Amino acid sequence: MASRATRRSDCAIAGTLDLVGDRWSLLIVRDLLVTESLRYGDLLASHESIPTNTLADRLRKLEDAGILTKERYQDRPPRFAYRLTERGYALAPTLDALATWGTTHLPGTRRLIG
Amino acid sequence: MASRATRRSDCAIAGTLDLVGDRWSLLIVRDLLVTESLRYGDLLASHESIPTNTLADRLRKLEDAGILTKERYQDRPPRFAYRLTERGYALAPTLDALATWGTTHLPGTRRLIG
DNA sequence: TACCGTCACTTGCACATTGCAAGTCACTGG
DNA sequence: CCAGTGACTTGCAATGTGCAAGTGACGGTA
Repeated sequence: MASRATRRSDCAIAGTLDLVGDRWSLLIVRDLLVTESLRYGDLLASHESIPTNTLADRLRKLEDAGILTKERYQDRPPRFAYRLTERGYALAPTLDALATWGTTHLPGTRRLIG
Repeated sequence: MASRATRRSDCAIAGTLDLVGDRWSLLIVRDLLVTESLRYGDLLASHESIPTNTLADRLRKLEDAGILTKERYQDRPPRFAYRLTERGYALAPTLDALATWGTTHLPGTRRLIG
């Protein structure tokens, strides 16, 4: 699981943001809340179009953080699916709060989860 | 207020993350939830030690986004205080959810708000 | 057997952002 | 006149991001 080596402070919010506080991580979590199990290509095709190297990097970090798991669901040819762990599902209230703020304060946005 | 020029998608979560989805913005909001009105130096002194140029940049962007306001509370010498707008206070549930996740899943972290 | 396509990434490289340190400028109090 | 405080700005090296192209395992078709 995560090396929690470099935490900025003992604040729970800061600690959480160290793991998911960037433009992409929570969108990956969002996609996996909507669709339980997704492959690399599915996540790439999500409509915000994350760069492929950034996606690979975020998946590694989220896996390290114990937020999602990568499972080989087929051997020949090797195929993988990503899904949230319990820790990952526990981020749902955060995503929900972000979605509520967005739909309330950003005209033209829609709630895709919940 | 904000130029909402470059939004990645119509997803409310993505839109919100475009405004506050980085390592520092929500910590500034956190500090202003805890202490209603803060000056530049107070925010700099917060224990995660944000770099001064990054702080200045984030304050500008959060002000542009209508999340906080800068008020000159004294003229000679000029002194400024930052405080959340209604939009800013509306982020409280998000911060609360992040704090809950952190205290639950990151040993050694504490809830500083709520 | 040769070739094409798919999946799941990796690599290269230009450009943008971050973090640290130092500098600036208005003003005040001694 | 001069040190000190508040609120930033500037310079610059290091790190991170985004786009495009490449790679390697495999399977399907001819």
